[in-house]
Amino acid sequence: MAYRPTEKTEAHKRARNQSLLDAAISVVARGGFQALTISAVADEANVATGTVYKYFESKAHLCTEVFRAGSGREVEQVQAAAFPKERNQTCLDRLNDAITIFAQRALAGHRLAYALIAEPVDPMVEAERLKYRHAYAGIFSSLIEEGIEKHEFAEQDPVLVAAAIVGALAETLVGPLGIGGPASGKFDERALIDGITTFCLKAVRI
Amino acid sequence: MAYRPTEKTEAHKRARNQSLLDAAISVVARGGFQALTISAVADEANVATGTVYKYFESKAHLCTEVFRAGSGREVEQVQAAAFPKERNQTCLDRLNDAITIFAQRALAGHRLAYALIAEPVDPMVEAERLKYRHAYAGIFSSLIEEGIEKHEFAEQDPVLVAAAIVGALAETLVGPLGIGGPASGKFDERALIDGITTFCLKAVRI
DNA sequence: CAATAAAGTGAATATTGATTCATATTATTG
DNA sequence: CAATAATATGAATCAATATTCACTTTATTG
Repeated sequence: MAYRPTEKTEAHKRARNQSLLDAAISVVARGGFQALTISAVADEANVATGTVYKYFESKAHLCTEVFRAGSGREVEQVQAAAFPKERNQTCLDRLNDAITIFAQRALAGHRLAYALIAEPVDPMVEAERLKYRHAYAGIFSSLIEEGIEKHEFAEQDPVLVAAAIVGALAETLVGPLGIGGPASGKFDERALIDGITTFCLKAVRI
Repeated sequence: MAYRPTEKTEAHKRARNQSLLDAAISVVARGGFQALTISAVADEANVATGTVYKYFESKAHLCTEVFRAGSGREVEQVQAAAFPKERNQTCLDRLNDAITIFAQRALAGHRLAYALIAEPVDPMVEAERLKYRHAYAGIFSSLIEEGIEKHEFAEQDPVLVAAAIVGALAETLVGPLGIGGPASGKFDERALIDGITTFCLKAVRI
């Protein structure tokens, strides 16, 4: 007999898988999902197009992975801000922090944030985006629920209000006002974030 | 000499142009922009594909027209609610009315509203959607400005807040909660609209 | 009717990008 | 090295639509 995968080849495989994912994220960060073609990814990673298919079953699967990898960490950060280890802050403060973190990271991520939050993509990828937005809405929803129980927030439907907050954030950050939009530059980052948090906090408060 | 276009042929041309546009809107209303192909439009209007090109330079141009025709009336209605003939209502009431109209029409329009407000489309069409959202934001912005002057609303940036309202509306109406989303059915129309208006009005009030 | 111009047709072509697959290369082991 | 299996290649193929164009039909006028 003659061949068996070793730790070395497995490591190489993992490395290549990661390098393809990195390449794909780079492509999206540079040109959005519009630019995410198999051959662009292959070029970026210096492999042949066929190789991409050894690691990802189809373009759809690749897109899904890009979304997960790109957004996973984002969601984590917001979660951490909304539900910190020490619970000595009010829900209002925590909501403020969570929104601020979301906004700061979105503004810093530029093209990638736009691609993840708002860029038009085909329906296959859009399903993934909905999950992403839903993850955010879930965080806000839990926090609002807690705030209502503690009588910090007005009686209201947490799910609905959480969705409204995500929408307000997405539109102000990546729409006409935010990244690359026609009215971009009207606000500096600080003013933009202040405006958004004020808007959302007023809406949930008693 | 022998041929010259007459009023009759001109009328026919206008009629066919309209019928193609209607056909295109029907296609979008039924299956979204995803379904908007030249041959689908041709079939719907009972003409050959080539004919479509006698009336619309390219698919991009057709999409643009569909957007304009589909959304023009919508924007008008919201404008009318925000700035009614008689000015005996408060700005708060008018904002309430404008948001309600927006929401009611979006919920009634189902697939078409989703297509216009949120469905992923290619970037060429997306530019048109931004104009559409921008038109709404403009209406809200003017109204908020007036409300601030009259000391009905808190001091705030009308442009930013208007964008936030459009985002909150879009997300709650066509996102997970609204038309076709995973949590759709959780709210009845009345509760959904009440929730959204409450959210937005609280956010702008003093 | 004959001449002319516009409108309509739809099969053929072009384009774009995903996907496949026969072949070549590389790694592993005895 | 020889045998074997995994991995990589990239040109060829496929698929889905947009777009073109040579030809047909219809309308108008003298």
